[in-house]
Amino acid sequence: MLSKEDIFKKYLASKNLKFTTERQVILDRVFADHKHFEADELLVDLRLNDLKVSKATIYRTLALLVQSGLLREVIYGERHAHYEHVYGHEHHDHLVCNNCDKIIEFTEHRIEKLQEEVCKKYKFKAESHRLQIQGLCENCSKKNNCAVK
Amino acid sequence: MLSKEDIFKKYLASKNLKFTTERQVILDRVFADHKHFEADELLVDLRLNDLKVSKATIYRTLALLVQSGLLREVIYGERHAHYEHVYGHEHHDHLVCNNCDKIIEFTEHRIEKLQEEVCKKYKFKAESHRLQIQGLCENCSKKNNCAVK
DNA sequence: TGTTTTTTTAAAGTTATTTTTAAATATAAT
DNA sequence: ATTATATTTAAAAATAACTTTAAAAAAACA
Repeated sequence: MLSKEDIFKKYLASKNLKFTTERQVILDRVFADHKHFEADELLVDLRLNDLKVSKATIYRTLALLVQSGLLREVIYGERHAHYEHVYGHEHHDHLVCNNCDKIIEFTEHRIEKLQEEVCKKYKFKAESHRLQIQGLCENCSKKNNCAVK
Repeated sequence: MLSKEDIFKKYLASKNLKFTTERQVILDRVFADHKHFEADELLVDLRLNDLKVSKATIYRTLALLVQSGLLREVIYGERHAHYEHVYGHEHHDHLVCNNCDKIIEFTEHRIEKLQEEVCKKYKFKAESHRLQIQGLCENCSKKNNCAVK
């Protein structure tokens, strides 16, 4: 299997783009930790680690990482992009707590099977999907049993 | 069963708000057609029908309609709110065509059942969910077999 | 009717995210 | 080396989706 670097380099090459130091730095940092993140969080994270890459480059590189298939963009009802790893990570969906914003990932193959059935029924050719369940996580629903937030 | 108007009037009364002409106009227009829509589309639609309601009133009234339970907000990966009818409409999910933006609604109770299982497993108290499958609709996938868009 | 409260309007303001710009730098090709 | 192409940067600008404002209009109340 190709490494992240190889995939990214290959993608860049196919578009006649270069694998620059900045792109390397961003790639490394993005995959250093397995979490959902936002462009601005990445920026702060790079600053904290004394890695200087300008904001514009971060935005441009994230777009390239998405295009190369290494990242995907997920939106949680907010007005800015959230990213997560595609590389090295099984497809999953999300439970999102409305109270504490905690995100629980889950995988349920039977749901995916049923989605395939639905697509077949409508002759729809699925490329991606996104299932998000909003509600209260265990902790928050305990709290909210007694008193409103 | 209460009509849309009755539900809205009741909600407004409970908040000491008035059922004004503008609110009536917006309610009517929103339910005149069974489609997903965005605040801005509604604005254009009202203009085209020579119904003059200011932008601020549209935004405020949509918020009231959501609060009253007549509408819900759905987001399709864009950065702004999308609305759909709750009143008179069974819960459903969406197939969204990446090519022509067509939206197909579907209902699959077995998926909902499995979602309940998942929630139980994580002791998560679901309040709402949203499943969206992106891809190509029948028409567009035919077209795209031969040539790239 | 006169007074108070609520609502509407158009326009300006806000906010946060993302994109563009123009100059400086780096890389690749000839 | 010279030329062309691509990239980065910081700052400014753009974008988009609302929201606020202050004045005017409408409705409810006394």
